Amino acid sequence: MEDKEEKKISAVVIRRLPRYYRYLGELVENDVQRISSKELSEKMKVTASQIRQDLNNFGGFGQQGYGYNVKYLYDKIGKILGVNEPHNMIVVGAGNIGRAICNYSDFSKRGFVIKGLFDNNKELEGKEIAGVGIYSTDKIKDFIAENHIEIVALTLPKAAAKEVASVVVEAGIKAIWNFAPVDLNLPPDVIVENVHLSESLMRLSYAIANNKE
Amino acid sequence: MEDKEEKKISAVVIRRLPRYYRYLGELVENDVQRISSKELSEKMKVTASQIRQDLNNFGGFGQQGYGYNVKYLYDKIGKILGVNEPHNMIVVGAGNIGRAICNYSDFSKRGFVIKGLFDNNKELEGKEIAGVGIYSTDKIKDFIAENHIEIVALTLPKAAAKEVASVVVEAGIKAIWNFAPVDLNLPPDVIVENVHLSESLMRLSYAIANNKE
DNA sequence: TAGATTGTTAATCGATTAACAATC
DNA sequence: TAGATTGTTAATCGATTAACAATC
Repeated sequence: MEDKEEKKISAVVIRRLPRYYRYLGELVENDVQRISSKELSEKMKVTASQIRQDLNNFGGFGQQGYGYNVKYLYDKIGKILGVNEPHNMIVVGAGNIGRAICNYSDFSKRGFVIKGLFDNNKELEGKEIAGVGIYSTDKIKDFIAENHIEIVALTLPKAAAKEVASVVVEAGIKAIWNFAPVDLNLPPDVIVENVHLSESLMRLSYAIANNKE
Repeated sequence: MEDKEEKKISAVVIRRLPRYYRYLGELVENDVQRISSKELSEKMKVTASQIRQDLNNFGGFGQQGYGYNVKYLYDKIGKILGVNEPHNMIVVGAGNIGRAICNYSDFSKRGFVIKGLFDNNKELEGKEIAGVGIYSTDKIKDFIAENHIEIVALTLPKAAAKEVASVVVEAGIKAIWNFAPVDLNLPPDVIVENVHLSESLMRLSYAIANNKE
């Protein structure tokens, strides 16, 4: 239907978008009306050039001589990020991380609504965590269809994560939030956002080991 | 004492190191003796050139005509990453994520030992989670000194995270694992590894919103 | 030795920064 | 209008890929 987008926006730009959104959100909270790329660049410790280049990937949101209207820009970036409308998600794996995600209320504030938690442990079935019902893993496919699920968080051991990934992709899921320490090799139209905590920790230990200069 | 390192290794290379380590670990488990950059590149879906370039930042680990000895390379990268020796850490903030980290045993397997969990809630003091003792936040400084803590994980709301960050930096901490949705502006010799789950989720919702091609 | 594959230099590609004309 | 700041083009910088001589 739409065909406006011409050139693909690079992944590094997209990675920076949520950070802009966070800073702009704070400015909105503080009732700041306008900001220039220069001011924002100082706050965020990036160059003003980069901010202007990044934003101009999506259109001219500013005004010469004035800068950017904070609320307007905030809403625009929110729309680009898709946080202007709610997204239903499920969590698969009721271990520590899975339960932590269900308990973490900040996501739902941003419109990410957890509709169910799935686990193979039959004992958990029928219970709930932070108001999220727990279901058996074999019900995933139907549940996805019936509840308009868009995002699946995988908080399972790696072998199980791979299996569940292919099941939910068959069910039409295009967005996977993967906490398992494994690369899910899925079709290119399925987007995987990895949260590899062990790798994150290793970068810290690298830094400790090499900070002796 | 040491002065061997000449040119600084770029951050993008370091980000890739834990992933190499993970793949090599799996090869070790499967008793694979040797691997060429070409074979590894096919597994990891990167170019062989990149692998060779990356590794050569740290020295020649391979052998012409043969490739790389898997176990040797695995150990070398482990050493570079600093996972050859244990690192003591504490977690500050006994909320969902803090508790999940304490419960997650994989870290200790890799030598990251959680020595304590800190929280302002006096009710929790003296209790423990997964064998990790809970202490009052005012004891942090002494605890760091007495227990040779190297890494501090911050799993607190953003204002508290900022406060605790400056306290632990005063106590000499050089590595912070930050889960709070805020940029901790700390001296350049302090390394911060951010885990911003909300930003990660927003990249997924971006992908959903822009996957209609 | 011949074949294979590294280590490394050179070429390409993409991302960042600088500069400035357009314009509010 | 004059001053400010964007949007955008051009210059620079760094990262990736290609190519190949060195060598096991």
